[in-house]
Amino acid sequence: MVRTPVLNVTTIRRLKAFPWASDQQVERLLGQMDLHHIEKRTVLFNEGVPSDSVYFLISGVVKLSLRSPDEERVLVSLISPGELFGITSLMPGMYRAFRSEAFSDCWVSSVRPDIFVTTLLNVPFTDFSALMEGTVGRWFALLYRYTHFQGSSLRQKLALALLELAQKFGIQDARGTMLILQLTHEDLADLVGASRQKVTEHMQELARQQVLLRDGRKLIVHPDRLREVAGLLLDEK
Amino acid sequence: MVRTPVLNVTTIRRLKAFPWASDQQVERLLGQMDLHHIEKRTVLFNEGVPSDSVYFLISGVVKLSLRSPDEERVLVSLISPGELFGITSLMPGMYRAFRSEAFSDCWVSSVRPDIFVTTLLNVPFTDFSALMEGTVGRWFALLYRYTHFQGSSLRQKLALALLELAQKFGIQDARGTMLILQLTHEDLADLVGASRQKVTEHMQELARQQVLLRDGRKLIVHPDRLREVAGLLLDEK
DNA sequence: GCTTTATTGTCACCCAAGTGACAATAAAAG
DNA sequence: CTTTTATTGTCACTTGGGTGACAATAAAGC
Repeated sequence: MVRTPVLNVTTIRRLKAFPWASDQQVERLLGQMDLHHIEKRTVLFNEGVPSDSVYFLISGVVKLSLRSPDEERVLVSLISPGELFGITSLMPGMYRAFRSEAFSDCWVSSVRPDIFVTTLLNVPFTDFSALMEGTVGRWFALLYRYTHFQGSSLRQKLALALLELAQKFGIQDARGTMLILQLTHEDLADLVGASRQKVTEHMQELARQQVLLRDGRKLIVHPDRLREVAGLLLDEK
Repeated sequence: MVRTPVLNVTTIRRLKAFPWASDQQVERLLGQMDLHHIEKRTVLFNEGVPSDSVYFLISGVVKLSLRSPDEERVLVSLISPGELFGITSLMPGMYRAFRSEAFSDCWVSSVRPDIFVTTLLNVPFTDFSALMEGTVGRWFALLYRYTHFQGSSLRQKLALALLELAQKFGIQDARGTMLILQLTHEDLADLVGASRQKVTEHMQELARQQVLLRDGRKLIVHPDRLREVAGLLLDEK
């Protein structure tokens, strides 16, 4: 038998959530949130699906994870009571980056992101959302790369790093995507956390396999093949 | 001789920055931004200093980095023209997490975060800032851990992961900070991206060195010693 | 052009961590 | 209390990537 917890302003305050919000705002928010009990190992959402709600953990522990190239699971984070999660939904058109599942039996509450934002901040959701994307979106891309580094070989890390660079600094070229950047192997090594020598070796290997080529000191990469090397075949992004 | 670039609405639009903002808002923002030319290798800000402005990159490339336990530099990210950076300043009382320096000669513009927010979003900065902290703050903690994993040994990664867990799930105990969580070595291994066996070995080593101890299946850690093991001696957080 | 300095290429050697295999415990289930 | 299952402990063996050392190029400075 599970006893449904009370979800009122006192609970929120005890969990030290939204400390800045007024009682009134919290009250209003609570009126829009619903409550779910989820049993250990239940998946709340999977990576790749559209982000359409923000979650608030009341009790228990939620696990965020990711599958690595070799089908292993990377444990990204454990969420504690009082935390919000699933906040990709605060940015426009984003998909879930991680799978979330109950690490223990949990009580979870969810809201639509627009209601969440407009209740706590008196501003249109689209404006807020756009600003979030323009500011924190970059952090998110970083987090994406770093979490994917976990359990990847140097070759895969290089591919991931080059993909990110191609998105930021790439211009289309007859032979592929040219990076308008003067990058040394040492820079790449610092970026992926490897030694300069091994980066040299792997870059040559990648060039030999037509994944990229060098034009003087400029790199021309082939994003599709990089994605393949990075093990992201069916992933978005 | 460097020619000062024009910084007007057209420039902003060309750089595809703030696409959601109206011409009027952009105009108003530009009036509050100042322009700096910074030469290659100049440090804009260092990690650990208070965050008091948001930066906008007009031309050139900016590098974000971090020093790893062994005094090496981790290259966290390269910023391209049109990007905002230094956005820790959008959250209350935060310090810079990374050093930013010019990777090539750059033109950079900066604003006070409150002006930035109130101009683009008609909302008090403190409200916005608090909401940011409550939502994206967690991502930031994650990014912090992952960037610090770079160039760390398994021992150091374990220490970092346990520190984060202690902050989230720790309660004070006569013998240290007890984690109210049933964590197996396998979970820890998934968290730091290592094999279960090596985690077992290192956990025993850490227990032998009094950095932590086990009470049944609950862990009691010593955050100060963990910080030391992680190589964060003088860092905040 | 030549000289100096930075970058890339190559190799032999070493080590931290991965892997498989299995024993020793400790929890759960009955 | 006994059996089953999960977790921890230990070890030999392999391997990916770090390290140092130096040659070969390529840029940059003069």
